[in-house]
Amino acid sequence: MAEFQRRKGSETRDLILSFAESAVLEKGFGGTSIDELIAAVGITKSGFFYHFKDKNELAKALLQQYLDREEELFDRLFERADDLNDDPLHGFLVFLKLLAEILSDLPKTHPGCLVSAFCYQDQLFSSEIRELNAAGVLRWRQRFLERLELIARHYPPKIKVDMSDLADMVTGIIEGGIVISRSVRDKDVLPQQVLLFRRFVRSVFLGN
Amino acid sequence: MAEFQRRKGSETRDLILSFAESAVLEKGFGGTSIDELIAAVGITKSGFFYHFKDKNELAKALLQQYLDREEELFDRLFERADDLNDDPLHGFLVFLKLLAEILSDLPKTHPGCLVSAFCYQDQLFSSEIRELNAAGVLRWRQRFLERLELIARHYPPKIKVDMSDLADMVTGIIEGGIVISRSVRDKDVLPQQVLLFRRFVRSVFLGN
DNA sequence: AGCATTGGTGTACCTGTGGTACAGTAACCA
DNA sequence: TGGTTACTGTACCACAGGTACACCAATGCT
Repeated sequence: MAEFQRRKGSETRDLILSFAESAVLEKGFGGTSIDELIAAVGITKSGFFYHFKDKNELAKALLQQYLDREEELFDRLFERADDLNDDPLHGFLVFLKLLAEILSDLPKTHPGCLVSAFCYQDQLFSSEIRELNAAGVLRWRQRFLERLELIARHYPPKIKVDMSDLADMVTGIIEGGIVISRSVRDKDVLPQQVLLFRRFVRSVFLGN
Repeated sequence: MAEFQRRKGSETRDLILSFAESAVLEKGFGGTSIDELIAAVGITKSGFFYHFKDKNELAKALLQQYLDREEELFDRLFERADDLNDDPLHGFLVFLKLLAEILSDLPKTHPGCLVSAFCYQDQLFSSEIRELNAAGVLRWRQRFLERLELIARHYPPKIKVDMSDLADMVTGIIEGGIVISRSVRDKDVLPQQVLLFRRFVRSVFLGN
């Protein structure tokens, strides 16, 4: 007996993470039970605790994976955008357009952002996770700020804005757009917000 | 024995709602236990279920109260703003400034928005609550859209933008700003984002 | 061929949480 | 005096998060 599937281990772990991510984005972390995850993956509770020592470890792995994937996505998009155009401003504008296209091509409304989800349940987690979350947002700020400062050196802003705030606005517009899209169940709001932000960037640096 | 405090009933209910709101914004709905609420309020479990037939009823009351309070706040701010200035554009700009000031004067980072919090745990709730949530966001869209269309009739936009998207951007910038502020523990990000959006509105209608 | 490592299972047990059911009761209001 | 309001108290249930082990089977290394 006991003919359980033998998997590569990391495969099982990834399966848990994958089910957990969508469950957490739909029901919150506190509303997601370990029992439902092991039922979905097809392992026992002991199996779960073999991979994660407790629920907090699951949360950490979830967030870390999410941040890594986002970092990769932004890398890829910036690369593609700058490939098409080596002017920093137009590269950024292409980046925003590519981002809007990807969001628009999604089959359903955006599944949600773990950073937002976690910041609305942060007292459930260890301070380590809260710091990881903050570091993720600061990383985005840094990334966009660097690009904006580069742009500003070539295109003196027509409108006086703080570049740090404008960098945060990229993150904010996405987080806010996701919330609206999810809430009203209209997947197009998010890409529209990105494109509207793009108009703002144009008007800041080009004045139209 | 049994000398329990006799309260007005609605007072106890309000107390539960008040504790519940901050708990839900910190730990999520699924992470907030009825037990901790009754301990904070000083009643028994039976007492809780006297006021709310189940946890879902608590969520509904929480969200309804939140939406009502926000509606009132926006009413008040628009009234104050238009009192100072009866031009629709400048009234709106004053509104945004007043909003930024209020957010800036908050002693700590913004406690969070229940609409955002709920949309990241919406599978925990009945469809009635999800609809209430969507209606809240649509209400904001309508309110800001009406104002923007009024402005557009007096100030032909210098930048071609969809007014409906711009209306959603008010909501989005606030939701996004709250997430960033909470995440990086910097209460100033939110008011800065509101002011940056204000710059955008100016540039749309005044071109500077 | 032997042995450790990896990736689990199974059993038992404990606490806390959401929820149901229902009887009782003290205070207030007409 | 009697009904309504606002609870308390008791008992019970299933599920959730853990903890603590002992056990086992397939894989990989030597």
